[in-house]
Amino acid sequence: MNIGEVAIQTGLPAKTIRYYEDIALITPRRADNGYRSFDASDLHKLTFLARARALGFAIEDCRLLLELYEDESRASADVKRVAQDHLGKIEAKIADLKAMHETLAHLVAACAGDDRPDCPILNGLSELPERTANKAMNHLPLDAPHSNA
Amino acid sequence: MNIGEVAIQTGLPAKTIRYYEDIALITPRRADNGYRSFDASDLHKLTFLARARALGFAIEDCRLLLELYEDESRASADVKRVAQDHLGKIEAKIADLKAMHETLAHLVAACAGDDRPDCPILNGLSELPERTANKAMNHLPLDAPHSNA
DNA sequence: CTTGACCTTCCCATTACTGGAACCTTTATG
DNA sequence: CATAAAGGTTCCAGTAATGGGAAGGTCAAG
Repeated sequence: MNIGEVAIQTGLPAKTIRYYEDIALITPRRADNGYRSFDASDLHKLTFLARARALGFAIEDCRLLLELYEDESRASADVKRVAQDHLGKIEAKIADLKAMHETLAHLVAACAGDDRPDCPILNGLSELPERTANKAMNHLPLDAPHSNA
Repeated sequence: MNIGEVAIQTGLPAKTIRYYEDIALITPRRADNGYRSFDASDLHKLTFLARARALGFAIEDCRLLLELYEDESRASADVKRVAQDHLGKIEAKIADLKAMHETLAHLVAACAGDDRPDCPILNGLSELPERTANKAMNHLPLDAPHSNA
């Protein structure tokens, strides 16, 4: 099976599939013409990866999950721990986003949105906040870049 | 005022402040020794930027907001539109994350998490989902990279 | 034979920084 | 006064996970 067909089957862009081979998540064999030739196992792995990515797992988590998936003697506890960790991160992000949303929604609601320059949003961004929730005002820029290592 | 003190005042890392100068968000003057010398206006702008970033605005949105902030003849409608756009993106991300969370939480709950290999999480990632919510299973990898352009 | 649809590799761009090297300036101390 | 520590400077590279596009090989059809 060529990469185009695999892309269709898995929903992953061909570019992404090549990248996954690059970082050794999959190792499809090569046909004589140099084309990648994907078998059922490759397809399963890619499907697995696509699902794990869709659930927001980082690539390295996916790698780990894939290893566990292939390891018949795994302990489900290991899988569960990875998943629970990730669940925790998702919850943290949701909390951050909700805090941002609340603060911003207040500002937006207070803004007339007309042709006059007076703007509570800009005021809120320049003045020190008064009664708006801003626990998320520490810099956690939407996706907590390196804070979780 | 030197960069270190500004870093303390604004809560922004010195590296970030230099970066903001690099991309022309601020243009502090230079002292004779080559050090950046920040005045009150620079400090205000950086504080503004820090707050806008904390609310999740992208750098280019921050640039725009900063321009509006400095423009005495702005229309608050312009500001409001930017903020509302962003609010929409935040809502979309929250929705994605919630969908992920729901799916993953179900799987985690079903996993024994012991030393046996049997694992509903891995099963859920490999088999085609049955009754789990997966509207977010299209690939929106947590932060919707290029989908909003 | 050529067109077009595939496939290949390779390199650059993205976002918003962070880390580190190599080097200069200022300040504090023995 | 010498020196070391604590600041500052620039520049280069790396991050996560792709996406875009160039330059070129391969294959099936007309």
